[in-house]
Amino acid sequence: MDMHLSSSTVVDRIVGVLRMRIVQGELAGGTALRQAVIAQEFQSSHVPVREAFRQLEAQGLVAALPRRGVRVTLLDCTVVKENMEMRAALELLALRHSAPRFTPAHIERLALAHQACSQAASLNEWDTANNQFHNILSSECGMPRLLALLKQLQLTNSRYLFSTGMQRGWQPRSDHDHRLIIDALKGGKTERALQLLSMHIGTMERVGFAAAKQ
Amino acid sequence: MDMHLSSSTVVDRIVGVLRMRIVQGELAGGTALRQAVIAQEFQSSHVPVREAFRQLEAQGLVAALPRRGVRVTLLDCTVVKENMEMRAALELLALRHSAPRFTPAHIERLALAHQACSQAASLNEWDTANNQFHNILSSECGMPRLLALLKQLQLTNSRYLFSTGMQRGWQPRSDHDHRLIIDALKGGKTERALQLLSMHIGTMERVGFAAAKQ
DNA sequence: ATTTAATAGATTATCTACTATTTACTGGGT
DNA sequence: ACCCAGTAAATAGTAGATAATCTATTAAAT
Repeated sequence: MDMHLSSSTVVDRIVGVLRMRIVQGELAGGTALRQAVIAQEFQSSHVPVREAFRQLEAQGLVAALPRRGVRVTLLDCTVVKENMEMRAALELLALRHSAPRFTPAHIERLALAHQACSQAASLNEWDTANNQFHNILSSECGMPRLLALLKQLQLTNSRYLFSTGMQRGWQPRSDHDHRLIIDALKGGKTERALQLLSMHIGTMERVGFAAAKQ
Repeated sequence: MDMHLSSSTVVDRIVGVLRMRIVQGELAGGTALRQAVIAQEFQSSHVPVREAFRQLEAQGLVAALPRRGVRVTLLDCTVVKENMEMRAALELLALRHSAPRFTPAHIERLALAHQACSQAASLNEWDTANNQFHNILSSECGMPRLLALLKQLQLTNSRYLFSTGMQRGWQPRSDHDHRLIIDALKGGKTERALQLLSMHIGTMERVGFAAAKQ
């Protein structure tokens, strides 16, 4: 993910590491995060740790109770469903703005991401490629706050994938939806692409509906 | 040794006060917030101030540059437009879930909020009543993250209203859209209400398109 | 005179160490 | 079993110090 280890501030480093652990399931939902422990691990004082907690809280990855510390948020299926619906609504908005600005280069990049999805050998690889695909769809919307928000929603989605995918083994699959979306965009059929994207995200929602408690 | 009736932690108090000042335009866009100054004002150390900054940053009210402190975000018209579009997309989602659960009591509350809008004697009053109207529309969606997000978007919207409304004096107006939405919901015409709400938010967007610099 | 370099001041980001308050835990006593 | 105190642990916050870095100004060099 974040290869360059030079996060300028200690807070950023702590946020990055904790976020990764939560998203990849290393820190399960409900786990309490003790500021003293984290501070010791990062050889820091409690001040940057507390700031990192605030940031993670804003991203929905931890919840803070006053005087009782923070714990990793629980991912029940209502949270996941809510997340998916918000994502669908906002990705559609982003694509509506992006699509008119797409060039053949964008279509090419989408095809590459789709290919990377198909060839992914692990859940981790697939998740990265899938996120890349969706990021390209939104890339030209020119709405920075929206993009930041989508990234957050994507995190929770990845977290869900890892939590269920790990439990029940992961088998590679080719995303037919992606192909259809690419074709619609290539043909300039924006409305069709929007419709397909909406259905696509709805499908992802239904995929692991039984599981999801953690 | 300090009495804190409203909020249990110092951070909450600082966040609340600064947020109010930013939203109501007392702190204009671009203003630098110095942690030492704020700390002195609240008779606190710099630690809670820094945490408050992080929280305000997550709400989009301030932007932090590493080693250069935080300043109040600028509200140019692209930001406002982006905010409105996100709000429209998400309020529609919320209403779609809420509408089937509405009871006559909800309709009644909507009518009251609408009335409060019409009778508002100041921009502040109108803003409160208008937010109330929109909050009721979303109230029964059962999606807590979405509600939290809408509250944030509403803040930026209020901020815009105050910044333009103050400049060019404010005249009371009755929101015909509100009436139409209430009627559609009363008649069980959810799709019509959704359509009206979408247009309504789009209209608010167009209202103060010329202004918006700050 | 204009650009560059050095410098001084301000501000952030952080640490260390200490205090107070609250929550959680534990061991009786009835 | 249940309630209650006493204790331990964790959070929330204070105070003051330090290193790094940004800003602005001043000095030097072309």
